[in-house]
Amino acid sequence: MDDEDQLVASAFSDDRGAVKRQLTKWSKPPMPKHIQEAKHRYAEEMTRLFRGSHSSSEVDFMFEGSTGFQENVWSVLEKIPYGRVTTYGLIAKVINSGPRAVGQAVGSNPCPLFIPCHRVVPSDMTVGNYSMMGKRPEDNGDVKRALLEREGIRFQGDKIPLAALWTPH
DNA sequence: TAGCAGATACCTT
DNA sequence: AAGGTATCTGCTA
Repeated sequence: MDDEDQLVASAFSDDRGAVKRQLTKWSKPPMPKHIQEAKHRYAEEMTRLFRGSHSSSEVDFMFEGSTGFQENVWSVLEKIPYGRVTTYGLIAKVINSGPRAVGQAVGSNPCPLFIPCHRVVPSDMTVGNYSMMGKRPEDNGDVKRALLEREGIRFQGDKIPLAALWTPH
């Protein structure tokens, strides 16, 4: 959080180092102070989101040190409806870019959960990858899957039903 | 239907 | 100008 109560970065992980790296990466030094304030409304919101609730309030973001391309991608992520998913390739199509570049930008999301990057999956509708600052993406697939299931998505084997696919516009 | 390459792709520093 | 990539597509069997 910055001094004007705008969200600069968020992180959650069983790896404390990863959390710290994520937060410092997107914060201008000195690091914002409010990180430990668990009672802050954003902290409570984050817990709700992790448990699979709908977002309950609008969030003011403050992006520092990001590129226009990244913010462009993130703005698409914010439009993905609750309980639905889209793919890297479809996002690439609407912004006239390539799927791998989109993957890079999605992976550099400064505010996971608030910006729902867990709702982006590969075109084969498997869960795909998820990571946070150095954790190997493939080690966090179960986290991503759990988040989607809490939003009501029922996997068929390792695949997400096509009905859950949302096409960005 | 599953596994593997190639793409001369696309963004970042 | 080089290096990284949380992908896609088409081909093989």
